[in-house]
Amino acid sequence: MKNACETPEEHEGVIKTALADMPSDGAIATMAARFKAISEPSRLKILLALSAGELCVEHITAAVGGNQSAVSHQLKTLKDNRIIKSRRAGKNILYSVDDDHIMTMIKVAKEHLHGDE
Amino acid sequence: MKNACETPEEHEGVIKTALADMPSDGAIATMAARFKAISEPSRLKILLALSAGELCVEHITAAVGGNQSAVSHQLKTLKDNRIIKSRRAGKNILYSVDDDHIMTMIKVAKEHLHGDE
DNA sequence: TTATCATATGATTAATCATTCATATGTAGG
DNA sequence: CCTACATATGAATGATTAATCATATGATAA
Repeated sequence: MKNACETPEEHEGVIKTALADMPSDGAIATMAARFKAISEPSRLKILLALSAGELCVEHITAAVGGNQSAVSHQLKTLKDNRIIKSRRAGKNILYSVDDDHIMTMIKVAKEHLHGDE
Repeated sequence: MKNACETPEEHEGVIKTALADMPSDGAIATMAARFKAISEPSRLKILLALSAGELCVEHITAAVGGNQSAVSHQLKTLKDNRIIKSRRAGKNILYSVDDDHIMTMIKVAKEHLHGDE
């Protein structure tokens, strides 16, 4: 441990713990990709809309604004990253939030917001 | 409500709820920016390291690899988005996770990972 | 007050990404 | 089958961003 600061021993302990708990590069990449998927305002808005319930593409488009192609691309990104899932119902594809972890993250992110203006 | 699919009445209810609960554009932008801040693997890795405890810049750099300048830029992005906070201790700046919401999000994201390979 | 150490910052460049337009796919009804 | 409808996809381009390099700041110690 390099003596870079005045408490290198403490930091040594922290680093040891951090490295022991550190996910693999692949796991980090997956986590990061998921955060990236929900880090564009238009995609986040879609996710917030879907947090109220299942919707077809046209109604998602109506709820968030924008055009069909853009929304479809955004849905693909969200789905590829397992943020949302889809099922077919006749001519329509219905989208919904993938699981409770996502709902929890959205909820926590909203809470963290309180404290900004 | 446009009759885009076979259950427009149900969707109407969902959209009504979604729009009622929808944060402002500004709030969405803030949330999105925070997700973006933790959506780059190198920054996420820094955050995962800091989740074990407070560290100075040089030790963060040692823990995650990379060079001092890059890490410093990444720390700035995380700090600007209130993901981490800092305090000075003599010659050093010590960084730590900003609050419990962030820790919760990281924990939830790790859980969501289980189910991938 | 000068030298050194720890960290931050500005500018540049290369890579990544979102949006758009045009078109394709798949489904249902006639 | 043929048409209309709902959604998806590919290519192109303009915008955003991360990494790097060089330099600046701010603190300590001699």
